[in-house]
Amino acid sequence: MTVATTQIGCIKAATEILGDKWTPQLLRFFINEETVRFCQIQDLVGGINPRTLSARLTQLEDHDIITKSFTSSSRCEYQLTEKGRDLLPVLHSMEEWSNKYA
Amino acid sequence: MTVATTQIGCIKAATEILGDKWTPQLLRFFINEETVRFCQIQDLVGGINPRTLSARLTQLEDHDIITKSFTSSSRCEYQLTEKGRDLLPVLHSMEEWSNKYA
DNA sequence: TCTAATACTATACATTGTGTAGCGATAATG
DNA sequence: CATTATCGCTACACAATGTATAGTATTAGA
Repeated sequence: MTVATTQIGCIKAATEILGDKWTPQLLRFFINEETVRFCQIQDLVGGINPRTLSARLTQLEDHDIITKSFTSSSRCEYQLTEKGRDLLPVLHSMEEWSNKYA
Repeated sequence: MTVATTQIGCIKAATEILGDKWTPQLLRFFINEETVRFCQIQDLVGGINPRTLSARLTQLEDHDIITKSFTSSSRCEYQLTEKGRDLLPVLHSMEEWSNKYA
C-alpha cells in the first residue's frame, strides 16, 4: 500500500514528459539523428502542428532533456542532453512491446 | 532515414496506450495489487475523474491489456492480461528514469 | 431495514491540440 | 545584386479531450 503509493509517485516524472502527445516520437528522432532542426521534425513526423512542436521543444528544453544551439542568428538545432539520452531504455522497451503486439 | 521511419512506427502502439493521461499510473496499481476495483483506483490514484477512469478501463479492455470479471451481478474487478503484464518492463524503465531525475 | 459502498453516467466547463495561414529573418540561386 | 525558397516559429478559430461536481441504480453489510 505504502509501497504502491511511493512507486506511483516515482513514475510521474517520466509520464509528465512521455505522456504528452508526440513527445516519444520526437525523442526517437533525436536518438537516430543526433542533431535535429525544427522543420526536419515537421517533415519526418508528419502531421505535427508547428505550435505543438514549438511547445514540446520548449518543454523539453525546460526539463533539460534537449538543448538548443544557434547555427546562425536565426537558425538553430536541437540535441539530446545526458538526461535525454537516458530516456533511450524507456523508448526501447516501448518499441519492444509495440513490436510484439503491433 | 528509412530506419527512423520504421522505428517510429513501432513505438506508436505503446504511446497510444501509455500516452493517455493516468494510464501508466493505473497500470502500476494493477501490477502491485493483481486485481483492482473501480473505486479502489479512485481512492489510490486520487483526483482521477470517474468518467476518465471509465474511459481508460474500457480502452485497456479493448486493447486486451486488462480483463473485467464480475464478482456479482453489479460488482466487478479488473486484472492484467499477459499483454498487460508485458508492459511491466516499460513501467520499470520509466520508474528508473524518474528516480534518477526526480 | 437502513446505511454505505460500488460502478458508473450526465452536464457544463476548462484545458489542450489542430488546420491553416502568415511573418520576419536568413540562405541559396540566377 | 535581386529573387526565391527555406527556417523557425506565431496567430486565430475550432475540435477534441479531460475535469468538477452531482447524481443514479444496484447491492453488500450492520
